[in-house]
Amino acid sequence: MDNMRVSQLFNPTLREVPAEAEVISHQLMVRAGLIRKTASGLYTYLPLGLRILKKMEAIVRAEMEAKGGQEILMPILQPAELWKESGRWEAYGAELMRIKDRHNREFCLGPTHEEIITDLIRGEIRSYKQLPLLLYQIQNKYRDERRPRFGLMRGREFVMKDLYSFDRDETGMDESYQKMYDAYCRIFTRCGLVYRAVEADAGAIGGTGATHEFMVLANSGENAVVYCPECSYAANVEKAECHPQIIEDVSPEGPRKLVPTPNVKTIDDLVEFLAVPKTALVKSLLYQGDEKLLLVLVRGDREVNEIKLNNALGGFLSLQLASPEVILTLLGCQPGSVGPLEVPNELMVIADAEVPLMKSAVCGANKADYHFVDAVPSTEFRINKVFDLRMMETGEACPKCGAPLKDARGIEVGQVFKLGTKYSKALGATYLDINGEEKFCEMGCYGVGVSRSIAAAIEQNHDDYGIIWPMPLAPYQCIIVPVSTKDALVVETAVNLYLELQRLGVEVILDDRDERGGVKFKDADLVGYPIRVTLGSKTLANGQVELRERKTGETQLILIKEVAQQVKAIIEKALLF
RNA sequence: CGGGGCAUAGCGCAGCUUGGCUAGCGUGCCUGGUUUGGGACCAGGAGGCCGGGGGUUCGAAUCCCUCUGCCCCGACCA
Repeated sequence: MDNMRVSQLFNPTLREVPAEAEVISHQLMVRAGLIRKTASGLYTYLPLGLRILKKMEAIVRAEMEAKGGQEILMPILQPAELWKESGRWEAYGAELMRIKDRHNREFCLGPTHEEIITDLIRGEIRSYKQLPLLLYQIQNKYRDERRPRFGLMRGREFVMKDLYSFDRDETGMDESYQKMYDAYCRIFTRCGLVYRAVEADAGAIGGTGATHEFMVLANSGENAVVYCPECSYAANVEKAECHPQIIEDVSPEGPRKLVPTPNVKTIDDLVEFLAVPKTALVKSLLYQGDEKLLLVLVRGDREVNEIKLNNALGGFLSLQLASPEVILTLLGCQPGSVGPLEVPNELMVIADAEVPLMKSAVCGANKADYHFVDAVPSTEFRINKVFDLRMMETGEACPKCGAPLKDARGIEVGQVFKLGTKYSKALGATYLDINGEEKFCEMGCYGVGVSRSIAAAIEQNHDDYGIIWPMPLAPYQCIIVPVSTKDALVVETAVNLYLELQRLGVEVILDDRDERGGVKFKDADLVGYPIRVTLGSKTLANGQVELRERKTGETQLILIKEVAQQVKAIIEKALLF
């Protein structure tokens, strides 16, 4: 049986905030004795922290099973060959934790398991009769984050649930996707989290179809999302599709002119020097993608969205702005003077959709201290391709209904992907359909950041005193606090209530420590047990105990005979959804 | 990857500029007593390779070099 007496529990709470903890969830998890840091981005779960983690896992597991998911367990340590086969050994980049064994064979610690599971499936699935198949695991994942931070929010090791769906065709994949989408809504709703499913970019997982991220809304979130207050549209800003904003600009006053612009190096400089609005400028950026160079054009007031840019180019380029040396060699000028006119023919020019709509533009002249004015993008620029390449800004029109978008910060706790045949083709996962034809499996993959969800829950549920656990995640649902350890009646009644609640199936813990009431109250608030039952000599003399809910702080005196049923009722109500 | 900061008792910090006697404070921990409904009080006590290595010096937590770890910010918008 679990240890449910605080005197025996390894739960080192801290009065003071550890200096290293930045965000509130991290601070509280350390202070409440749930986790301790082992190294940067690596944490040890203490008993209460582990109980919470297991609660979260259980919820996820139940919802996966409800959709027909079957649990498996794949290795963390994965051979490089499979990753080379899928092409991700190179494509995944520096975030992949790479390792060599004593024979110098290459391995990685899995950040995700598409390769492993596809390898499994290609060996086992032969017939359409074996599909669809939904397999999942709850497993540690590894990412060599460039900067681990915020405790469990962005660690190098973390717990993730990942399910992979294998279907006969696209219709089947769409059904699996919808199942998981629904399951995720249930998971986060059950946890009492305020979240939003947003359209997203597929990133390194890749795939062809739709993908949604599940974002827990919190100011500390690392992701910026936009959502429409009028319709259902919501998207990560990385993904949010931008429609060209029509601006009232002026036609050129005359033919294009070269004008001196001494010491002008930035858009702001140019705005000031020429007294023109940012929207009258074209920003030209020379990018280096793998070995190729390309010139990217956006309006002066916009920012390039490198994710969109990379996708427009087919993805998986290591895109970065070209160095000043490269710019000097190719265009003969400094970064601040780059422009789209008179550039080498072999240089690809790719423009955001707004650029060709400008009637006239100011742009760099590829010559120090000069810019062109009155250039006409639509006729004078040699533009090879036009895409939506810019970053969405707050207040822009909703692409679905036109209402002004709002923005929010989100913690990404889940993502669902339609992979299509990306991995089944790369690794050869095929089956024979009803006509005896060989087909590739249509795949999907679906992740929940289990450990991160816990941190997200705290970000959304805390106050000045500590954590306020939603009932489904609470390490214990109820704590019993005998205020005095000297009063035999108080102690005896507390123990009896504790046993009674256990019999009723309540997850209950007894604070039997020989501490003053204040200490026990502070710890109970810090750890965040949803219900506290307090027993003191005075109220007990009247046959009463105190029932307090952490969330509201409301207390009520209740007859000792009735309290167990009351506690049970509160818990049952809180677990309904 | 670039920049900055920090590393002294479990936790939070001072001391370092200007080298020097036994390295301090708060909190936590142990013992005894008094207390006992929101982190009590008194008395006594334990606990430090001052992050590692090297150097300067009669003498280094303190100055110099180096390594490591941790935290924060930035990562190029022409």
